[in-house]
Amino acid sequence: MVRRPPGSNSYPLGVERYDPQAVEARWQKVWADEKAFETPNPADPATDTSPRAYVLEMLPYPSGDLHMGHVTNYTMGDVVSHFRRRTGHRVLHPMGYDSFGLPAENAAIKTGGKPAEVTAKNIARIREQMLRMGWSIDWSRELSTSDPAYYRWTQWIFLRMFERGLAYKRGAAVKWCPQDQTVLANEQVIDGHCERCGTEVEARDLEQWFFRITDYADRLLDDMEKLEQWPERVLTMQRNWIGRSHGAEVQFSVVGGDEAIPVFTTRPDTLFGATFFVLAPEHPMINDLVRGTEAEAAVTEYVRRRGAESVADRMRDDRPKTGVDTGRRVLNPVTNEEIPIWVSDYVLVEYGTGAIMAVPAHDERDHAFALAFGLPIRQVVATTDVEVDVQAQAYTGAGDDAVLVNSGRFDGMTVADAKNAVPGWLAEDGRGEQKTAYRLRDWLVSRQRYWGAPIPIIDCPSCGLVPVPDADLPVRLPEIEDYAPKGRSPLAAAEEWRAVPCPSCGAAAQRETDTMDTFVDSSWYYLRYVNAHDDMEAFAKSDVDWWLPVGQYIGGVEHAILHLLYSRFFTKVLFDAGYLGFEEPFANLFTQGMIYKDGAKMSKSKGNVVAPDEIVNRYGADALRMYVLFMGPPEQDKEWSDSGVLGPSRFLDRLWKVVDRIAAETSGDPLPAPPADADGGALELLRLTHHSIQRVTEDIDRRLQFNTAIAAAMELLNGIEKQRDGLLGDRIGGQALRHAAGTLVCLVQPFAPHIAEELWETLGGSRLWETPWPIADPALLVADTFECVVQINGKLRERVQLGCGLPKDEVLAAVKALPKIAEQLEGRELVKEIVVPDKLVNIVVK
RNA sequence: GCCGGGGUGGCGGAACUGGUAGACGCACCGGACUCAAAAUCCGGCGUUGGCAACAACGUGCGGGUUCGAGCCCCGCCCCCGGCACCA
Repeated sequence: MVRRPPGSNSYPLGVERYDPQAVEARWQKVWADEKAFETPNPADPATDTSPRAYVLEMLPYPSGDLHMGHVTNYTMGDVVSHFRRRTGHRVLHPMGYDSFGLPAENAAIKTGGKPAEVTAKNIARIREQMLRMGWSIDWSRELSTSDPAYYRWTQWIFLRMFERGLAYKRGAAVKWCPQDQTVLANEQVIDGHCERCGTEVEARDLEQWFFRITDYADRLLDDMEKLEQWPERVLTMQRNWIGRSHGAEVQFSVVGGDEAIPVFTTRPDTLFGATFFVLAPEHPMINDLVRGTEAEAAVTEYVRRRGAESVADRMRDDRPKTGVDTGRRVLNPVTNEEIPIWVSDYVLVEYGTGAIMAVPAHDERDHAFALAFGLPIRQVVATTDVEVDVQAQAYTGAGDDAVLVNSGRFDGMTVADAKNAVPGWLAEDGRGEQKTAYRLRDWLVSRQRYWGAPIPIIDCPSCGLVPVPDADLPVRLPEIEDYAPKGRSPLAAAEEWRAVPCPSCGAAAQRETDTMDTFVDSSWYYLRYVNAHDDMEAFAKSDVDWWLPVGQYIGGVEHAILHLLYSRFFTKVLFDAGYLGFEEPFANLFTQGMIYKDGAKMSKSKGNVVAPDEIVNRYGADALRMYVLFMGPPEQDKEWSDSGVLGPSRFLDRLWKVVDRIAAETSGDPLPAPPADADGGALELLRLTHHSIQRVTEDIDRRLQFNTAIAAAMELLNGIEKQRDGLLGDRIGGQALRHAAGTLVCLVQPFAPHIAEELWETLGGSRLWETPWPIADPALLVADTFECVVQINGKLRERVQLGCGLPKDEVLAAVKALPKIAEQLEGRELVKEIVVPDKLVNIVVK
């Protein structure tokens, strides 16, 4: 025991004060010395059927400062880990660092150091803070993504993507952040601004590397069925992001030319109402269409002006419609009318085919455009009863059961039927076909920055893009002088490193100088933990198939469409290539809410950051762990309260005192069997104890409701304190107290493992972290009496203790005999009597 | 606009399957201990009326279903998040 001489009057003689710092340091050392939470892989995964639990939290970016979000995230995972361990599972609970990325590089540029050194220092600091929290992590599997032993395998996976045609390089209009001096993935642009630094992004035409995630769009959507338990909001976000729409591609032939321009539409049923045609300003055919025509100058000028606009400006939602007529025409393939081709920026080049058929009567945007430029509007869908007055140029959406008009052979058909019938008819002679479009774009993975995994490709003048042979991996980051971004990768300056012979023909060639997006690194780290130090392969199939999919994944909702979508994609690719036996990485996902202070996200610039270290210094890690979970439902955003942490802190103090006293005043096992012949207060305490087991177990295991689990533990402590004086001195009472105290320490252990371990020892036990989780005795969960609620006309009028299992008529008789109830029933007509067994009685009277 | 989540005391929240609304904690008020303060312990704490027993009201608003609704249904309001000139 860690003991301090008694001194405070709150601790009577013989009881030592709870000193969290000493207790926590002691047990952290024990756990480290005993490697208490290291879990080797099974010796023979093929035959090992033991229960297992892979509990994983999203790995941190090692900024050097642990923040409250980390504390919440990793404490939740730790509670689950402890619980699974003590309910007989082999638990994998690793930790690592997402250590590539801009902050370390920017810090290095600012201070003149090296990114690797900055990163190493930050990792050391954050690890130290993590150790102080007492999380039960298997540190033997620690990894960092910027370690060559790790990124070697990131590069290896890149090459597998390349082999399968899933990694490719092409020129494209991409999003460029002028502040960070690098391109960004679509997922990293929020409302036209860089997700990292908030700078407005620009459009640029550049040769970049992409992952063909669009090939997996359907599986990423359809396999959501295979996920066990994911938050609805995350699934919704992924669905929105992928944005699948079913429709048709229809060919419109250019009048006076040979070519046809395809459009994508989700409303092929309205094809007869297409009265004009619009191209996006970036559409590749524009130049050819207007060359040498009267409209050429005006169209070129319009295209030029749109191109000069910022991404954010183009995304403003209150923009008036602008556009210009090309003077050229296309043929509406069903009406054979010639309709004008316009150019307008309300058509986006990156969605569908970059061209649309405009149906102003039934599309709001086309309608606004038609009004702005005086284009004809033709109604082709009748609303249910009132015909739209076309002369008034109204716009109408129409439900699936509305009926087609002005549509030749389709007149009278419902919208729902026509959506299939029209493309089917067009397909007969090649004018169109059913088609699905997606909002999702391919993932742009190359970055023009230093601190990332080099793309393992060599550009050979004669062979083209040649993969670095697996045996030559890793392609290590070269040492360079200047990390500052200049619009091209800093690696381009490392000329010696860059110059290599082509692996294929031996001619002089150049390395690719871009590095990979850090989201590539974190898309597969959950696999690497399984064989963290294997230098022969990225991971062993037999081992990952044994441990994965991850049983419980926990992290912030901000990764819903970045990391969580990318990881699903990686897993599917590796499955297809035969490296994995599962298609989804995370069976169960839990997204925790954010912690706010004074109504705002904690941030250095707002000065409202509460540092975990300060709270640990003052109240101890156990109190902080309990408080972040006790604050509210885990998935909800929460408001930090400085005084709130006092609740759990006082709880631990009282727990310490009461267990210390009970240990001194009674004797026996740390967790003796409940005395069989208990009655009165002892029985009441035993029942409370077993109800508490039931509640805490359910709350951790089934509901992940840590706040109510902690409340249940607090209620048990209140119950013990209430009964303590009355039960002392009595043999059965003493045993009941010991049983209750031992159980409480057991139940508190996942939340406050240090104090629990210390108190368990006080009670005469050892190694609580390996002690089986207590099981509620069903006999102690049922009572022999209950408090019967008596309602008259649904209003609560009286309560009375009655025996459990009493037949209905006896319950009614007993209730009616109550003076207050008898008085209320006096002279009133009985309408109905409801008896809910062992719960309540409701008497309806007139 | 479409999709998802939410609205309960002074505050964070509980009520899991339609059955005692406000568990647990914070803050606050009163008392004990102390020369005093802090800490600790005991008690109180939805609103209104009442000395009290008790009564009425009360889960964003308006309706409905039910013996009974915070929970289910219909119609709204507000807040948070995602998507959005996506054809």
